[in-house]
Amino acid sequence: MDDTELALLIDRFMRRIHFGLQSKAHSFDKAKVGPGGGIILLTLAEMGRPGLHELTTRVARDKSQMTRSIRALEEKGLVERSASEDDARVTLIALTDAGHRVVQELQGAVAETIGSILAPISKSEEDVLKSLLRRALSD
Amino acid sequence: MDDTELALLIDRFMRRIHFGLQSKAHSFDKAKVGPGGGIILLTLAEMGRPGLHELTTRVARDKSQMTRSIRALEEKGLVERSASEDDARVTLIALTDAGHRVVQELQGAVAETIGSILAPISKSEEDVLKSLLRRALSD
DNA sequence: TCTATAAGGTAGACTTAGTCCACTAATTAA
DNA sequence: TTAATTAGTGGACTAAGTCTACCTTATAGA
Repeated sequence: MDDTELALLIDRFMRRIHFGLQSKAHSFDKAKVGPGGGIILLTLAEMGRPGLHELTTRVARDKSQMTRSIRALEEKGLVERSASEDDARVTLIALTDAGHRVVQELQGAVAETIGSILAPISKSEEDVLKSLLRRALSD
Repeated sequence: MDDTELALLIDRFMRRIHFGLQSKAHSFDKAKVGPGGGIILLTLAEMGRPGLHELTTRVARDKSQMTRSIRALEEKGLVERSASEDDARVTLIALTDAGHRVVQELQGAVAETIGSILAPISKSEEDVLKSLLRRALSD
């Protein structure tokens, strides 16, 4: 019955990542994409060239907010839009070369932060953690 | 290396909880405490009567923001402050009876939402997930 | 094939949450 | 008994999130 503990744990975990990254953001977030932009860039690196709607549901943000975030990233030259061949309504989003470089820096910083948070648990347990979350979130 | 996936999974998990709860918030969040207030109330239920600073670091929020959140909850009569005997600087925070009642409703709603998200994984796996997070966060 | 309806995307106005910094008061250490 | 910490408050500001309306393109039904 007390599943609330899990919600609180997840919240604390995420905030710890957030705080860890933020404290050293100046050293890696030179493009000043911030947490929101960072998640979008990392997700783009996973997805390739999704439509805006697809990306929006994946990162679970509001679509009008996603429009703004993408525009901001586009103005920084990290992301580019293109029209879909199949459906004239959809705009495809993809990382530019500069975007890929930023993603690499982000990945390094995130890995370092996560690594230090996960220090108390073993590598194999970390894999268990990931696979459980992956399965819970796959639909 | 690619620990970034874990960060993205955690983020998506949390947002899914958030969206799930929000879509039915009208039916249980009658006190209109919102997500931030809810986390504070649930954490208070776990901690008992912590000092404001202790609570702030537990939920990983900014202290000035916590001052505001607690004041809002106090105005709704869900939380009460008291001076510490040991240290005249600290304000102790505790749930009121009304606060406890709200917590019960929140717990029900959160458990329901988490339950549906975790449907793809078994109860024992859920326990594994919790214990891993608990260990990673204990310090 | 024309029309109603749905889906992708954009924009605006507004609320909430987070950040930064300065400040007071109480406490501990030198 | 100063000097340095620690708990908490307040203000100003920025970033995120929410809600609604709107435009365009697709699609399904009469």
